[in-house]
Amino acid sequence: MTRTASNAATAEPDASSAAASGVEVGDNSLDQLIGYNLKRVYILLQMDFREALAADDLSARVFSALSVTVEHPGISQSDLARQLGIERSGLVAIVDLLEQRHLVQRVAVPGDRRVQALHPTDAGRETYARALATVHRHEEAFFDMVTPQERDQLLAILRKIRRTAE
Amino acid sequence: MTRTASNAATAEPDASSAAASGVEVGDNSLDQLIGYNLKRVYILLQMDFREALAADDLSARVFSALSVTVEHPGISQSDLARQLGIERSGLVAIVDLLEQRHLVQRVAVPGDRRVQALHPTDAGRETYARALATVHRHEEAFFDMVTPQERDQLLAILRKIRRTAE
DNA sequence: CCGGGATTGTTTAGCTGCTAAACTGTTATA
DNA sequence: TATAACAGTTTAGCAGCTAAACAATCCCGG
Repeated sequence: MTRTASNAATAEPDASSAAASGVEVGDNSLDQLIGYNLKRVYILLQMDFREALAADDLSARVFSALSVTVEHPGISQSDLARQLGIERSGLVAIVDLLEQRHLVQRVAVPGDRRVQALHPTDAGRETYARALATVHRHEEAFFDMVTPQERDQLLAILRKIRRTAE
Repeated sequence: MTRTASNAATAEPDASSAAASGVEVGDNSLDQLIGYNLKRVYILLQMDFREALAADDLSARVFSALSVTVEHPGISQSDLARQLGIERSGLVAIVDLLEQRHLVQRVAVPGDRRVQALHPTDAGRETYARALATVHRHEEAFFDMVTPQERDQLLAILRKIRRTAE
């Protein structure tokens, strides 16, 4: 600050170039970038998702951990972390939460005293079933401006990218 | 804790259900969810993006702010925040950074002493041009497993979602 | 012309969701 | 049996946001 603009950087900044009026949205290079649009859509989706799963008091991360645990009972935390693409250290808090809420149990494995196998409880399975239904309804609603074909295309493309880049 | 699993929740957790072996990846309900795949792809993209723009020492957020400023010289911080979909308070640090690096200037506006119009410097325009080229090359490389048609489809779908949901 | 309300930029505190590094206990292997 | 590898955990820290409060300034109705 202090320096109140004059010969500072060439092209005289006269504060009259584009501002003042409305600044219409949607005419940026950003809007031509897949990455930027992906980010914006992801943010929208997360907000919606949070709201949708608020009833079951589940965040996206906790939901995904519960999902894999229910569908792979007995999975180790290391394998779960690998599957979710996060660090083992980051998973601890998530499993702590699931265990506190009696949705998942850490069970000692006879053969190997290092690993804690994760098993869903009945409540865990029920909560998951309910939450999954909610999520499906949520996706239906969120993507309702997109045709079923486009939804299929979107999913297929995203999966293709993951398969290659992951 | 303390309660070491026994009759805790019904179905006896015997730690032999699915673990132990390999736990193949890709057979979860999660992988059928657009939202989850979107998240994973977004994370991959962000990692790649960070690396690509490390040369110019720009994060995604700073790059996007610079982009809009260059393409809308004289824009106010409030309008910029609106355009980027973030809070004004969150933008302050970004603009601070851009100004410290002499890529953007805050310029007092004669008519309204509240607003600080943002103007790119020559260095800002140059850096942006270089970074934008880098980003384009990055997107080419990142999405090279996806056909040009699929890329167009992806972009179109994402933009459609934003147009409606935003 | 003046007083209430809106707006701009800003600071501060706090949240979420991660990682990286270090550590313990345990198992596998050379 | 020493050494490496692995599982889970704790701690510290970062990025990238939001929400709330605030001062300065502008706008507008009466």
